[in-house]
Amino acid sequence: MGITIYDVAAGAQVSPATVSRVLAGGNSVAPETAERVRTVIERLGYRPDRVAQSLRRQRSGTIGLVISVDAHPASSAIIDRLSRRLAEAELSLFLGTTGHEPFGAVVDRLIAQRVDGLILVRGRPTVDLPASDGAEIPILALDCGHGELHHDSVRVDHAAGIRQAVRFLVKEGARRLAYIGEGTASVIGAEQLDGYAAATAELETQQAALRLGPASAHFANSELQRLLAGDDPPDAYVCGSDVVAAAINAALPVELGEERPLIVGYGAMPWVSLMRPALTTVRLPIEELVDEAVRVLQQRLGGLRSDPVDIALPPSLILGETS
Amino acid sequence: MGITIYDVAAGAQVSPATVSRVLAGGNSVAPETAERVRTVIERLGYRPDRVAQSLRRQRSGTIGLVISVDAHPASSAIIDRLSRRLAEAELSLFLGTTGHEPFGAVVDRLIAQRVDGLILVRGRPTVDLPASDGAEIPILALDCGHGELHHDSVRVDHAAGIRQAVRFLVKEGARRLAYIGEGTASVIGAEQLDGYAAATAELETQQAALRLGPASAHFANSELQRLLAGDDPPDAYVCGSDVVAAAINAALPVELGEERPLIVGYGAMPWVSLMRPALTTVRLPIEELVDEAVRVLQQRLGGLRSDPVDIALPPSLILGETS
DNA sequence: TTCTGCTCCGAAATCGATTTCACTAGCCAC
DNA sequence: GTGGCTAGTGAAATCGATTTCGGAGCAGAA
Repeated sequence: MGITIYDVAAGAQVSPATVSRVLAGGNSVAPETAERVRTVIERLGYRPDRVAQSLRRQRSGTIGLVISVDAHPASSAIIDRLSRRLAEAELSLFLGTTGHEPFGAVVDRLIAQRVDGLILVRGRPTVDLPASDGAEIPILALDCGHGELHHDSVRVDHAAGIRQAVRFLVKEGARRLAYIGEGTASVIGAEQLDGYAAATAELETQQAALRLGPASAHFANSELQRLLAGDDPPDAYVCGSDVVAAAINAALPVELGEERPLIVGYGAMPWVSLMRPALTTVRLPIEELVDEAVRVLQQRLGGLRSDPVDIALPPSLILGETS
Repeated sequence: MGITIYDVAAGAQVSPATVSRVLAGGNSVAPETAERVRTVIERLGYRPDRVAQSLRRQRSGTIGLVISVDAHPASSAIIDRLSRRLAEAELSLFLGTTGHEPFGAVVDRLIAQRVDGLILVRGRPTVDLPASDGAEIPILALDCGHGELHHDSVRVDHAAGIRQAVRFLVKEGARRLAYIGEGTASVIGAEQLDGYAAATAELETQQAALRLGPASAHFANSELQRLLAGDDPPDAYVCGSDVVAAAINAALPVELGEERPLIVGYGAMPWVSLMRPALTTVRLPIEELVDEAVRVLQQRLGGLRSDPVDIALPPSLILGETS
């Protein structure tokens, strides 16, 4: 069935120890012996058992990712990029989705799997990240907001993202801003809200409306209707997500022309370019985010001991055709 | 650092064997001994090492998924659902993304990780699924098309999906159909094309145009321009993806009214409901697909030996507001 | 010649669990 | 009293690799 290192050893007339040394990289093994061993490995199609390896050296070459699809607007992009980057670093990815299990249980499961490191993405401020508990493995909080004192943290500066959106709108002539986002119910929403407050204060812009609720088309539509029914409707919408922005975009009549309020979305989802009129939105640096996370994690795996880092990457504004 | 079964054994004044028996489920252990052991386990916070367990029993409780984000239009939904379902079955998910590595290499990596089973999603017909090679673990092809003779196969009946789209359009009065899809370059595209050919033949509908290319907005737009420039433009568009449908939807002027061609997309991506005018599209039964896959795989893990199954699930039409 | 130092390699311990085998009591039946 | 059975437990082998320790062989120096 399975070909073990003993089979190879027998085939090459050497001891398993020698085979292991060849595998490790011809450290101190006679060139011709090494060659003979390699031939046998090739012939038998031997592949070392990762499980046995993991047990012996106390590393599994495995990273755990705890995320759920709605924990982050770009969760899919995160998983994809991370999986690639880890593969390049010879690491495998264990995926733990927080569906029916509580966050802590998933983390425990992955730790029991002996992952070498953990990357956590939490969407709600209510879920607590483990306080580096139990196993002494590096834990990295990915876009979980600032104030992550216990762990390394790599995140997007969502406050800056919303600030850019507001500055853009004001520069375009907007005077009465409406904000529709998630608010403090989500980690990202809370930061966005901070950014919104800061930007409007800085620019002395009128906050015409602040509507906090789920990032759904339904919520966006109902709030929009109420705002339009008011006697001084906003001339620009700052949205906490592209879904909200797209919903508003679709609900507003196209024919308004110059009268049409400005809209800025958030997230730069792949499909926003398909909307008409095209949306202006804020692009999250997901690739950089993940790359940076992997870089930090690898440093930790390499044994670096230092205070937790906190890296915040700035998003950038993507202009739609409206500008 | 880590607490082992020996620590528990010492704490409870028993042998590791007894602790193991308690863990396995009080098989033949005196109730009071079991209770003592459980107390110690609780007190020390002992969690059995999955790596050591995997080595000893020859199962890891782990399933490998090989997929890349563009291998399937609903890859994100697949990963999410699968992760949940596996967690419910006490299985962990190893994710192998086919980015810079060839498909076979990823499969090998996962097999070396000693996964108990593999689920493969391939997007291109050119990548070959392994012929049950090497390790004797169950392999399941997920939406990899029919004709998967070596492995269990659970898939969506994409031919039926396109057939429904065509029937709908013809029923709505369409006479000159255009098809814009991926063609045989992708597994799904090939089946869709079959379905299109079958449906148009059955309904004796005129195939006004057949444009095969990437599922991108760019390709959709350029083909649309050419079709519109022709002297007898189509009155309905059958699209192989929602992206193509949305691009066409956005590019066609809204004001056409009754003259506006009908459009049907494919995939029912979450964002299609945000398009205006709303898109009619074909919904893929991703949840059922994954659930069925997990069911089949669990049967195999349970030791069921029988010929490979081939399960095809029908998609369903989602009407937009145009109908 | 003997000693030192090197290179190459094998024996055996080890990682942390599971599981077989054997052993001790205790009990019942003959 | 002896044999057989069961229940409860521990010693030790095992899974498949890695790694330490030490031995053999050989070259060069004293």
